[in-house]
Amino acid sequence: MIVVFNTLSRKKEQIIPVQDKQIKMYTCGPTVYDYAHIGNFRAYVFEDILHRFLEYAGYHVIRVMNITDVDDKTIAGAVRENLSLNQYTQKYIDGFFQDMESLKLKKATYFPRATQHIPEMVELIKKLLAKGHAYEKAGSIYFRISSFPDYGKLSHYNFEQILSSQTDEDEYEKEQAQDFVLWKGSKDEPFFWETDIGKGRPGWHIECSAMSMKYLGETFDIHTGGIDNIFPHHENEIAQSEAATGKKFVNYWLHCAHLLVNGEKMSKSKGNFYTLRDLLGKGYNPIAIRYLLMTTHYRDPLNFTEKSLRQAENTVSHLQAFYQRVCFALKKPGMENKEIEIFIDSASKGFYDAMSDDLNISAAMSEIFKFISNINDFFEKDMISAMDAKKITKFLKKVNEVIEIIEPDIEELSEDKISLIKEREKARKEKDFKKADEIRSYLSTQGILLEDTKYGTRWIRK
RNA sequence: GGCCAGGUAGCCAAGUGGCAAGGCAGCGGUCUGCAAAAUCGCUAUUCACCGGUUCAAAUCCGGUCCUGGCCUCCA
Repeated sequence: MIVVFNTLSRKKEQIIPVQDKQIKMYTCGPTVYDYAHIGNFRAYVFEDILHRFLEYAGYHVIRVMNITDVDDKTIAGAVRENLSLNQYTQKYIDGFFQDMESLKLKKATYFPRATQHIPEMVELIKKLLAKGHAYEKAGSIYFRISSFPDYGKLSHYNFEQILSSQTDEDEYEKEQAQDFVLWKGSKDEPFFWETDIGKGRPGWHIECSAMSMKYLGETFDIHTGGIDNIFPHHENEIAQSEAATGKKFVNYWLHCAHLLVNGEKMSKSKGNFYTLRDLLGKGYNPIAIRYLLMTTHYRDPLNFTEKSLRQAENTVSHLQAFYQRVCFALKKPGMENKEIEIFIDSASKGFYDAMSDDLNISAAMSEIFKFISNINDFFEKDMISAMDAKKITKFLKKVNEVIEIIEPDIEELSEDKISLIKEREKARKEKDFKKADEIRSYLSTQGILLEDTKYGTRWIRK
């Protein structure tokens, strides 16, 4: 049983999919006017862990991540650089996919782009117009929130509160200041579409309703995003979608908390604004960034500092070193050790149980670290045989399908390096430590770290 | 002003009525030719603060302080 915190009810709820063993999930993706920053990636890493854990738990996940390639900022960027909208956004779309690879973010099943789904949005808007949930004013089309009594159910703002809220927008043409735009009419804007509902471009919210329902159906399981999306974006998605279909739009809404940098909101003016590229440029390990972003529970604020990133780098390299140590034992003859299986079962259960409880990753990781500590004890006594090592690597690879912290493919050493290691062992026996140290430091420059144990020398890749 | 989170060791971070997980860093021991790695031990009598309930509170209740977010650009 997997339980998640649903923003709609503000309670933890058991996930029961619309269709047995299949989860349909929508995540708000990037607006491609610039490279994504680590705050954005906190959300994407959270969604990645959710996606991967659902698969680990045996669900078939169908996931959509949209790409917003038309909005005020992308338009402004394209105009500034005198490019077409597609030319301008392509650079950032490519950048986003590169960044996803750096952080080992699993690909969604679909990455629909707003500009390629204008007809679907137009259809949805027509439906809303026909049902009286939308109206046209001066070429633009607005959603009439007074026609949707559930408005506010996700953000838990009450209707009066929303209606009385101040807005400094110059939106006098709307019936009510809080109505939001579905379609922005265009007179002399650089980018527009000619459609049945007029010349213009879509409002921000409509793409997510149109694209999610196209790929996932009118009612689907999970919708995720950052908490700042709760209002107005997700609230508006619910209004548009449920007003159009008369059906419940999404069963589980999951939102992750913000990332702070040195205790403050990240902003360009404060100079604490990091893109993933900035951090990689400083030489940080992308896997450590992934680890740091995922190890604070997704509903708690995460305070990002370079100090904690360096700590994460150490943790990640210890994990990798452990994995390599196990791999090194894959060729070691010896008896099977029954206790190993008990440790695996216990860690496996502990990991699953923790993750099932609203993705409690810290508790889940602590199971893994305790497991490692137990196994290291056996290494100390030289009691890990090939059969044991095989089981351990199998378990670690399975868990790694969720956490993606370990690099599972270890390259074999070349023949000449293996003979160098043998040569060094011989030198050590002959007390020729000068030669032994030379070989060790040479191999170190080749990225090979030697560990002399009382049972012989083993190597790991740095 | 309304709504929502958070405050646990030097740092990061679980735990939400029954002896305070785990990681990083540090110190001491073992191992080692020296290292590295590993390992053992130590590092929070106390969970922002003040009251209350209870046999028992980090956890529940009331209040206070601090930090952050949302309230129509936002992950």
